[in-house]
Amino acid sequence: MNNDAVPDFFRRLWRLPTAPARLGRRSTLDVETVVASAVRLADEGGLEAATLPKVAKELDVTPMSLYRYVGSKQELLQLMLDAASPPRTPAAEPSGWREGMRLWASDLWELYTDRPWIPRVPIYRSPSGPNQIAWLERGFAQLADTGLDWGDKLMVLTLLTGFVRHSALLAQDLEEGRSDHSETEDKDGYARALRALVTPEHYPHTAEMLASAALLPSDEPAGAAVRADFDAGLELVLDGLAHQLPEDA
Amino acid sequence: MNNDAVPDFFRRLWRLPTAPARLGRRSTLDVETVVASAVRLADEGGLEAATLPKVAKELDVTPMSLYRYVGSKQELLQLMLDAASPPRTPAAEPSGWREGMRLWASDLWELYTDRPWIPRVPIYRSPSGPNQIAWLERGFAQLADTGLDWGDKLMVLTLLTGFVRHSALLAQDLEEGRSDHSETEDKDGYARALRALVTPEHYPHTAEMLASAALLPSDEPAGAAVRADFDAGLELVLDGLAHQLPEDA
DNA sequence: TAATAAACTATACCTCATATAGTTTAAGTG
DNA sequence: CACTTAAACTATATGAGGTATAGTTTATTA
Repeated sequence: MNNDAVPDFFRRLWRLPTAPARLGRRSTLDVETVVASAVRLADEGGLEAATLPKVAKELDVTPMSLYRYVGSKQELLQLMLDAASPPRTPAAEPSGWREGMRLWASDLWELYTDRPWIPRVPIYRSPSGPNQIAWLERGFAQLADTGLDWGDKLMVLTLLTGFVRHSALLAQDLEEGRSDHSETEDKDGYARALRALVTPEHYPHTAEMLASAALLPSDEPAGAAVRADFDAGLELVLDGLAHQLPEDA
Repeated sequence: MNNDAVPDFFRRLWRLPTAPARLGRRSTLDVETVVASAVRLADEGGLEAATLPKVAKELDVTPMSLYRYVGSKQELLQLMLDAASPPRTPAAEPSGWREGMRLWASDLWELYTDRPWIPRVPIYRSPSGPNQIAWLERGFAQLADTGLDWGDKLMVLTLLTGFVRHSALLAQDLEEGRSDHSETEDKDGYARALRALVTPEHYPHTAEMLASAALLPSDEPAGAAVRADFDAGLELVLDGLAHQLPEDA
């Protein structure tokens, strides 16, 4: 079953064709279908809605039978992550590395916005699926003319990936006031409580920041503020990158 | 029970003294003890070892009784996160914002190295506990002389936090070959499989990178390589920050 | 037609988080 | 000193989830 020394997980992740069984029943499903169903559930109800029993019910099958197609729940999550991350090709060819990276990161942000559960999938291994590699590839392509060595390119892409992921999670946090919180005054109560607890004696800078209302500007939507922060952070990173390049390109 | 309009969660997070009960049984535990026990379990067995039943057993108590001290499992995780993140005060006062931020990020990295479960705690709200705020405060302090406005300072700290967190997770991934993987040849098999699947036709840049062995340098410990990447990324961000400052400081 | 093995089902186990309904225990009150 | 009251804790149960183990069905090949 472990042909060519390729681990089973990789065979499923890359949808490698399996030698058609010479014997036994024909399968009613395939990895593709199972993963697609799980992704649909996550799209509709978040990560916690993508459980084996629920996928099984959707596919009219017993939960246990899914183990013919995925090795474990964790593996299913990895498969979902890759399957739900199709590469996006920019409409116009970017004019340079800077615009290229900007677009790349911005597309990643959109992916995380469209499927908020993706950044919530716990990271347990380096990107290794076809789609994740495709994102990596696109990033490398944009960095091709920078003269960086592979280690630096990889470092830059890792850095940006983490940044986008983290920003997206933060945006989610701020946007929804946590729907499952009963009290109506929670969102406001939290802000007030924080201001009361963060005293100038113990936290002088933070207290001043809270007083200056840089946080929680209730007049504009929280999402927009986070997006602005995202753009600013991106430019900062790109500035740093520009600074490290052998020469300006 | 919700005195002063401070939500219960905040009262527990900040260990606000509760008015001593005029009536009823005396409590055998307190938030501090419960959280400390959960943290100990996570330190020893990772996040998944910190379950309510296990904490209860450690404290010789029924699982349900823990709900007198924490509102939910999710809340317990937030309490653990804050309790396990004591601020670290640098030995010597840093000489400028750049060294200050470098030390700050580096200390955060060490925290995540000492307690690998911390970056695995799902993020559901902005930092709001005393220790998390203390980290924030220290960051603000280092940025005090930069002339940035609050929004930019916050953005920088958010960016760096995400970067450290992400890097730490990546380091964990690479360091351990996943202990629960049965096959001995897994780590090597994965690398070989990836090289076989990432073909120059579909992924020209990535294939070249894999061929150049920038990834998975088996001669040096993976942890060291990630740490080097972390340091490099940090300098990049600091370069970007320097570039955005009104004038050099 | 029988052997074989793959795909699927049935059942069961264990662990969790948590709701609901008690029960114990202390402090105040008459 | 009973006696109420309410807080802290226990008992029990529910339902969900992941997954091991042991069948059962179904197609292919001999």
